[in-house]
This record gives sequence, C-alpha cells and structure tokens, in this order.
Amino acid sequence: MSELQETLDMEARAHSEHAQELRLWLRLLTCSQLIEKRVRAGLREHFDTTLPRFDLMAQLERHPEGLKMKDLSHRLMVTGGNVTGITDQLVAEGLVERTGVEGDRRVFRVRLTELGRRSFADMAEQHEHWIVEAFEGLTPRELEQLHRLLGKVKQYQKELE
Amino acid sequence: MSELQETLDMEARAHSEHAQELRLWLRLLTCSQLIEKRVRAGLREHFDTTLPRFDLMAQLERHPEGLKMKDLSHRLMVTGGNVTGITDQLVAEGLVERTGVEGDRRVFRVRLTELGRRSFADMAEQHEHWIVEAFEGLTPRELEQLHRLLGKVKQYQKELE
DNA sequence: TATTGTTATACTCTATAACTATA
DNA sequence: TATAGTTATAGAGTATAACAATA
Repeated sequence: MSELQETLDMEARAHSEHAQELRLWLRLLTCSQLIEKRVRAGLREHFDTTLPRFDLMAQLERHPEGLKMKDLSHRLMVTGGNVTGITDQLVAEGLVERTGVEGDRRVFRVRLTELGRRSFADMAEQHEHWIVEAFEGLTPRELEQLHRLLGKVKQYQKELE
Repeated sequence: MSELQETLDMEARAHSEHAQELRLWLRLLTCSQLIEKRVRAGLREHFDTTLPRFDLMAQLERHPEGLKMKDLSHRLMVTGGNVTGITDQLVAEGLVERTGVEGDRRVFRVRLTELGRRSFADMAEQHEHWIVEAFEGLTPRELEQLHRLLGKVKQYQKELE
C-alpha cells in the first residue's frame, strides 16, 4: 500500500455493527473532499477566485433574468449576510450587478454583467475539464449507476428535513 | 416540486456535452454537504465540538499507541500548523496528551487520555446514529454498490495525484 | 408586525512561511 | 542539510444578531 493510499485510507476507522454505513460515509466524504480540493485550487490558481464565488455566478448563469438575494441565499445554502459579502465583491469587480425591482423596493435583482458572463464561461470550461477528469475512472454505465444511487441518498436527506 | 427540492436542486446548471459528469459531481457534492452539515451541527449542539476535532480524535481512537503530529497531518490531509492548533485545544481540555518519544527528541506521540476515550465513545455513538439515518433510504445491496463505485472514484483520484 | 437585505462581529478552519530544536 | 513541530499571519467561510427600510 502506497503512503498516499495509507494517508487517504481513513475508512478503516469505522468499527461498529453499522460499519457498512460508516465506511460508505467516510468514502463519500473522502471523494468529495479530494475533488473539491482540486477544484478550489484550480479556481484560485487559474482564475484567482473561490468556489462560493463560482457557485454564485453559476446560479446567475442559469437565471439570466436575475435572482433575488434571498433566492441566492436559499440556493447556495448559506445565510444572507454571506451572500451580501460575496455579491459585493463581484459587483466591485464588475462581474455582477444589482438592479432594483419595481413593486418592492426592498428587493434587488442580481445578474451577471456581460463581463461576468464571459468570465464565467472561461471558468466553466476549465471546471468541466477538472470534473470530467475526476470521473474518468468510471464507465458510462457506472456514471449512470452512481448518479442514480446518489439521487436516492439526496432524496432521503430531503425527507429527513 | 417542493421549495426545498427546488433549493437543493442545483444540478440543472450542468449544461455541456459532459453534462453527465457535471450532474454527477453536483449531486455528489450536494449529498456530502447535506450530511456534513447535519454532522457538524450535531457535534456543535450536542458536544460543543467540531468535525476536525472529531476526526483527529477518531484517528487517535484507531491508534491507541498514539500518532506523531506528522502522521496526523497526513491522515487528516491538512498542514502541520493546523494539527498543532487543534491538538493544543484538545490537550487544554484534557482529551489528548503529548508524550515524548525516546530516540528522537523532535517527535511527540499524541494519544487519547482516558477522558478523551470516554468522550469520543459518546460522540461516536451519536455520530453513528446520524450516519445510519442518512443512508436509511438505501437497501443493503445499494449501500454495497455505492461503496464499490465510490471506491473506483477514490482510487482514480489517487492515480491523478 | 413581518420581510428583505445589510452591517457588525466572532469563530473555525486553512495555507504559507519563518522559526526553533534536533537529527 | 534535512526533518519535526511550532508560531505568526492572513484569508476564506460561516453563523448570529442587531439594524434599517419597506411591505
């Protein structure tokens, strides 16, 4: 066993009668951490940005008409103050814009600027490459199976809420 | 579609010819974030502790003879300074202890104290419950399949290093 | 009164790099 | 020279709560 494998192999800490679930969780966590670390590093090195910023822009790219701060907060699963902070940064860099909404002066609509759209397109292309690479070890059929199984897991988390 | 489902359903942002991989990644990330959030919240509310602290103690529980700071750093996939900080906290609370190693005065052996072992046993019991609950939506066969597929993903990440 | 969004604050976690002590 | 560990620092990310403006 390589030192790297030894390093990453935290799964054996599962030790109870429910060892199967614990091993699965540790493996799931390890996979997402390994991929996420690479994505974060890539975003930082190549684009001088962070995953939350990328995620916010990705939401806006899907909604050209714009999203309210509250929508962003829900979708990104973080509290409002954080969305304000990230949005402020992106506005300062000219990547997104806040525009008022008629009929409710409390609300803003946040959208990508043209610069933001171009910038996001660049990042998304690289991001796609990193992700495709991460799953190259699986056959198309395995990709599909994994997607289906994780769908059941995700569905169940929502039922637990 | 419920608001919650809508909120969590970030997957549709995948839009390229490699949509399958992107959808899979977003689903994997969502699953691990949902479970991790619950574990973090549980550790904070019930035990006033954090996931990195729990993970460090879990490593020590697996190694009653103790681990060197460097080993912990490798296993937890974080840099040395951070291990020092977390270890300092746990030592201050009497949960772990540093003891010298004869033959190399640079090295420390970090171990759980008796209090640390009892404390970890409490946490591990609850932790197991949260994890078992998270995967209740899967049959034993599906648990096994998912574990196998994630094993391939994990294996491939190591090859990419 | 309730809601949208902002501000202020504090804390955890992390990486980096300079440093000490020992090998 | 190299290694084990610490210290110092800075920044990301987060939650909480108080607040202002509007509904």
